[in-house]
This record gives sequence, structure tokens and C-alpha cells, in this order.
Amino acid sequence: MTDKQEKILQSALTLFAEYGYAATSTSKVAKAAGVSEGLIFRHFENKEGLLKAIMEHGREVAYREYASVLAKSDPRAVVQGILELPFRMSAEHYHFWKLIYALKWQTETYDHSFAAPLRHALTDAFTKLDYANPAAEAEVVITLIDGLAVSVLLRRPDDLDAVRQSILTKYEIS
Amino acid sequence: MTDKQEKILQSALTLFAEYGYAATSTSKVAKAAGVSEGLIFRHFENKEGLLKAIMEHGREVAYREYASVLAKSDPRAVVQGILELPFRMSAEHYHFWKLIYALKWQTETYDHSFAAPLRHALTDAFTKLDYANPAAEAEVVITLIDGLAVSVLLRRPDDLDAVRQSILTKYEIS
Amino acid sequence: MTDKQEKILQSALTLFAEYGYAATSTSKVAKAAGVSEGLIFRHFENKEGLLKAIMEHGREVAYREYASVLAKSDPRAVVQGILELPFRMSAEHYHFWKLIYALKWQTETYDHSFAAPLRHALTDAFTKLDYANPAAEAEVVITLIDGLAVSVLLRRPDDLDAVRQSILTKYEIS
Amino acid sequence: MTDKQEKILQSALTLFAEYGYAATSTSKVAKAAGVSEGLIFRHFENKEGLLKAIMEHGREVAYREYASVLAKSDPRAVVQGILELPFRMSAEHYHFWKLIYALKWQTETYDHSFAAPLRHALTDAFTKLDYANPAAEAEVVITLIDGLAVSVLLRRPDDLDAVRQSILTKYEIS
DNA sequence: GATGAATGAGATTTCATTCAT
DNA sequence: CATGAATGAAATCTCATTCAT
Repeated sequence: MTDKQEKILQSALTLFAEYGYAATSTSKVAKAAGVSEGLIFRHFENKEGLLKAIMEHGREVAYREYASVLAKSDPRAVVQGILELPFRMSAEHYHFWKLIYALKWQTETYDHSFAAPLRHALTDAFTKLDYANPAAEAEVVITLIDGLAVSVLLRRPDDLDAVRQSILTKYEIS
Repeated sequence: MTDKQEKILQSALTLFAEYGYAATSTSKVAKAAGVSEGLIFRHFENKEGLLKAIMEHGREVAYREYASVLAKSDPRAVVQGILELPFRMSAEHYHFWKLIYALKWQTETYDHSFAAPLRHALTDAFTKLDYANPAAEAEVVITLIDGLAVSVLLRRPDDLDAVRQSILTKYEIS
Repeated sequence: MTDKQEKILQSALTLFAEYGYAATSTSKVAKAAGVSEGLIFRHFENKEGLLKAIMEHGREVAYREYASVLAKSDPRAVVQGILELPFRMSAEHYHFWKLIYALKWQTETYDHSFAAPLRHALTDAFTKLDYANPAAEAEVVITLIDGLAVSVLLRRPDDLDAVRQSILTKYEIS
Repeated sequence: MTDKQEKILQSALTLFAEYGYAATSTSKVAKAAGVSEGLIFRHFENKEGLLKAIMEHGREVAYREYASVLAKSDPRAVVQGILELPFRMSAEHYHFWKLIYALKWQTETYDHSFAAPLRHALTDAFTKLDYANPAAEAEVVITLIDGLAVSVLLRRPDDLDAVRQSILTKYEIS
């Protein structure tokens, strides 16, 4: 992975997240990366290949972030950790998550790969916590995460902390 | 509003929702509508004008749908009605809502106009129900709605009804 | 078939024949035709579509030219008529035949469609003339035609008429 | 001439012959030769330089092949030897001759260098054999050779041997 | 109101060639 | 000698938009 290759990946991520994949031209990516347009295609074959490379890299980053949360033994801590993921999202990963959520709405088939490990851990946790329908409850948390993504990444309401408190209370955590 | 005009609007809505606004060419819209490409521009001036017309029309439909829910006097009924909106979405409006949610992620500035009446009614309702922080609670419900949109429009999990039950229970409704 | 469409076809034929299909850019075709580059793709879909349209049109012209020769009842006249085809090629069709012969060498699979009617008529004629192996003799004449195409279209030797005489003599015609 | 240099030459020859010079990119040549793209330019300066090197090498091979035929004293043997050249073409030289014949149709000016020694020998032979117009008769044989190239290199008819017989008979050989 | 030919700008992609290592 | 990153120009193709009919 050369310097310029990384620069392309970074610029593409930012622009794709900001303006959408289809609305971002490879020429804009090249300009933002300070690179000739041809280089994009030499390294990534395709505009789509560029997107795939971004996702691949992002998936690794995301899974690494999940790891610490999913490793906890206390099921309450797992639920709390997952519910707090959107709030703890670092500025560094902001663009990546924005892109993930934007793409959800634009690809033919829904990509379950990002939510799958979370759903699995949640079902486990709710089983241990004796919830009546652990799978459904896991689904509700995933739904909350999806909604929180809109809040944190797009809507940015004044009182985000009160939102967190209210949600955690519903799960009798803190 | 002529016949062909409606056909254009309908085809554009479907295609924009399915593939995204930027990724849908006016020529595809024309072909899908069975209409010459020029006609789109005679009726809507712009590709953007076409989008605006869709949104205008959709906003009316949405507000009409909201009306019956917001009119209720019982604050519990209001909260329940709003939370159930995503589940009651008709097939007819499916594409419209998919487009709304997809566009959220693609426009510079977040469009609050669709959520505003709901947020307002929710704050009212939670005030009447003596919640400690009605504005924050309203925000949580909006967040849930956003998450439910992903479930209903994209993810389509097996057990949607259990999800609804679980959510309503958290608000001590039903 | 609009005016500009014909102009594109004509310019493309000339340039493809002169410089080769691969070495001729669509932009050069557009410039030669006095037309915007986009129009080529609107009318012919592809660069390859443009080539196909040329061939289609050319095939019709060629078959029309064959018709008068193949219609003769005297088998000797048929053989003579076919052998003389290369010599009677009008300036109008010069580019087309040059393109046909150039493409022979560049496409994966040999296109028999231009020679087939001639081969058929020749086999018939040589059968009537009691040749020992009419099919092989037809093949020889086709071979001669292919060689003559090089002479007439590319090499242009001084004494073309003597070449014709010598060849006709070998078939005891004239 | 290093190993890699020969590999480049060989790969370029094959690809140029198969797909045409213009339609073959240097990158494809490099890939086929298992060599870096830069190396082509270090050894051959240009894409055109690469083509020239191929032709240079091929011309030597061709002239060596001609030599044994042209050296014969019996004029009948010379004519027969030349007419049989296309049939005796080894698999090794197949691509080279395909390239030669393909290029004929793509270069501005016809390259007489490959046919010249043959034409000369033929004129000599037909003079000795008291043909009325030896130059024209040589031209006819060259024409036959050009046609036979199409047969042998492209069309590959079933009964090539019958074709050879029929042609030799016309010159009262065998 | 409606068509469809036409355009010009720009998007994606390819390619011959250079150069630092 | 050899690699492979990098470039800039050009090639193919798409697209929003205009306009004569």
C-alpha cells in the first residue's frame, strides 16, 4: 500500500460519504488526493473496486472496534457497550460510518455483515438476562442503533446525552 | 397534471428510490415512463425540479397520513400512533419513504420538515404524560422511527411484530 | 436514417478502411462527419455497433452487386462474372471492400457470409462444366478473388489487364 | 538478445497477429510475456519499435525460407516451390505471416519487400519458360499466393490439397 | 403537448510512456 | 537489467439539457 494509494482511499471515503458514491466523480477523487486520475484505476481497477477497498478496510476497523465490547462477560455490559457504540464513534471513523449508512439505501441487497456480530452478541446477552424473546429484543437494539446513527451522523440534536440516558434506562442499565 | 406527467413522476420515484437520485439518468426515467426525454424537461424544468415535485407531492401525502394520528386527544394514543407509523406504511408509499430516507444521507443539509410535526406532537404528549425531559424523549421516539424505517424498508426481519410489541411495552402502551 | 446518421456511417467507413477500426477513434469519426461525438453513440450504441451498421449496409450492397452475375444461366458466364468482380469494383465501394478485407485479419472467427453465395454459384457452375472436383475448383476461384482483392485494393500493379487476361485464359474463357 | 527480450518479441508477435497491432496494448504484451511494462520500452524504445523488431526478425526468417526455393535452376521447380510456400508454412511461422498479411491492410503504403524477391525469381522463371508476358504471369502467381494466405491462415478449407493440385495443374507442374 | 435529433460537457477507463529505485 | 508506481493525454461512453418540428 503506497502513500498515494492511501491518499486515494482517504479522499474517496471522505467524498463518497459527503456527496454519495454516484455523485462523486473519479476526477474529483483524484484531485482531492493530489494524484493523476489514471492512478485510481491502476490501483483499484474500477470505481467500484475503489468502493470495495474502502469497505474492506472499514470492515476490519469496525470489527476491531466491536471486539472490546463483545468480549465482556457481563451481559448487561455487552448491551450497554453496543448501545453506546454510536455515541463513542470517533471523528476518525465518522466518514466511514456515514458511507456505510448511505450505501444501505442504495444497494440492491441489504448487507448484513456489519450488524451480524452485534446481533449475535445481543441475542446471547438477552438470553442470559432471561428476556422472553431474545432475538426480537436484539432486533430492537439493532433498530435503535440504526436510529442513533441518523442522530449522531446527520441530525446532531442538542441533547444527545439525554437521549442516551433515556435509552439506557429502558434497559435498566445505569 | 396530465397522464404522462403522472407517469413520469411515478417512474422517477420508483427509480430514484431503487437506485438513487444521482445514479438514475433522465433517459432511464423517460424510458420507464414510456415518454420522450424532452417531455421531462418541458414539465419539470430540471432533473432537480423533478425531484422537488416528487417531494412536494410526497409531503402532502405524508402530512395527510400524520393528521389522523396527531389529532388524537389522548397523549398515549399519539405516542402509540406515531410509533406505529412505520408498521402501517402502505405498499403504495413504500418507494416514497425509501427515497426520503435515502436522500437524508445525500444532501448537504438535513431536512427536518418531515419529522418536525411529529417531534412537536411528541413533545406535547410527553409533557402531558409528565416525562422528566419531554424534548429528549421525543428525540428518542424519532430515533426509533428512523431505526424502524431501516427495518421495515430494508432489513425486513422475520419477527417484525415482536419488535413492535417490545417497543410499545417500553412506553407502557398495550 | 437521418442526414447526420448517414454522414457518420460514411465517415466511419472511410476512416475505418483507411486506418483500421481499432486505430480510428470515435472522436475522429465525429469530426469527419461534422457531428458531436455523443451522436454516434445515440444512433449506434457502440463503436462496435457503428461497425456492424456499416457491415449490414455493405452486405446489402454487395449482394445486390452479386445478383446480376449469379443470375446468368451459362456456367462459363458465371465463372467469368465472378472472376471479374474485383476488376469491376466501383470507386464508390472501394472503401467498403477494403474494410471487409482488413477485418478478415482481425476478427476471431472468419466471416464466411460474403463469400458464401459466390462459392455456391461456383460449385454449381463447375459441376455443370464437368470439372472433376467442383468444390475444390470453387475454392481456387475464391482464393483467386482474395488475391485479386489485394492487387486491386492495395498493390495496384501496372498491368492489371494482363493479369485478368491470364487468369481468364486458365479457365478457357475469352 | 536476453531471455526476456525474446519473450516480449514472441508475445507481441502472437498478440499483434491475433488481435491486431492497434488493438493490442503494451500492457497486454507485458502481461503475456510475464515482464514489467517498463522493460518493453527499455528494450524497444517504442510500441512501433517493438513492431519493427518483429518484422526485422521475421524478414530474416522469411528470406532464409525463400533461399532454398529460389536457388533451384529448373524454372518449373522455382514456380512450383513458390506456389507451395503457403502450404509448407510451419506452425512456428504461422503468427508471423498472419501479422504480415494483417498489416498490409493497415499501413498507408504497401510494403513490397516481402514479395519482391519472389516476383523477381518468377519473372526470371517465366521468361525462361517462354511465357508471352512473364511480368504479368509473375503478378498472377503473387496474387495466387496472397489468396492462398487467406485460405491457409484464415479460412482453412477442408480440401486444401485439392486446391494445391488444381493450381499446380494450371502451371503444368505435377 | 409531445417527439426525437442533437449537443457539449463531463464521467469512466485505457494506454503509451517515464522515472525512481 | 528489471520493476512497478506514476502520469497525461486520449478513447469510449453517458448525461442533462435544448430545440426544431
